[in-house]
Amino acid sequence: MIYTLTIKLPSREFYARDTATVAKDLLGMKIVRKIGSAVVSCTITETEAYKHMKDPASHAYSGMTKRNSAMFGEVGRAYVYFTYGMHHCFNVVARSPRVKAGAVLIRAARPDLGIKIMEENRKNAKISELVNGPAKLTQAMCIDANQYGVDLCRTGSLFIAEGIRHRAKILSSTRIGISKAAEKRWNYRISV
DNA sequence: CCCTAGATTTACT
DNA sequence: GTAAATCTAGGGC
Repeated sequence: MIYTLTIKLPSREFYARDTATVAKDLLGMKIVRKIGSAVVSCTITETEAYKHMKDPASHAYSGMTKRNSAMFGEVGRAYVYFTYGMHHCFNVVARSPRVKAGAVLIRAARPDLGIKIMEENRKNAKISELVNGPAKLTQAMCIDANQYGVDLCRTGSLFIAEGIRHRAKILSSTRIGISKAAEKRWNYRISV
C-alpha cells in the first residue's frame, strides 16, 4: 500500500503579520529538517517575538548589519545567528508589512520524527532535554549558518509545516536572557 | 532539586 | 574591549 502524505505549509502571508501574532500562531506547528536522506522534525512549544523600533532587545533595533540583515529581508525565511561563542539560534522572519524588521525566536519544541538522530546530535541527552532550549534545538536539528536565509515556505532542507490543531492555552511571559525591554511579555508557550 | 562558573567567538562600541 | 536572544558540568542541599 502506498500512502501519499500531504504536508501543508503556511503561506507567505502567514508571516507578513505582526511579529508577536506570528509567534503565537507558530506554537503547535512543525519544524521539518532534511539531513541527507533522513528527516527530523519537532513541534514548536515556545517562541519569542523580536521587533524593530521600540524593542531595544532586538538585534534589529540599531539598524541593519551583516549579521541581522535577514530580519529586514523577505518574511518566511530563516534568520540564524551565532552567540556566546558556540551556539546558534533559529528564528523565523515575520513582521507586518509596514514594519521594517522582525523575527520569531524558536526557543523550545517537542521531538517528533528522527529522535534517534537528534539524540546522537545532542550527545545522547534525555529525550525531555533534546530540544528544550534555542541552542539545543539547533544542535539536535543541525541548524547553523548554512541555513541562513533559507525559505521556510518551500519543502526544502528546512521548512515549517502546519501541525495538529491544538487547543492548548497560550501562556505569555517576559523574554528569557535579555536585559533590555525586559518588561515586554513577548515570550509565548504551550504546555506539553 | 538549586546555584554558579566557565566555555569560546562574533559583532559592534 | 566587552556583552551576548546559551548550555553544561560540578558542587551543595
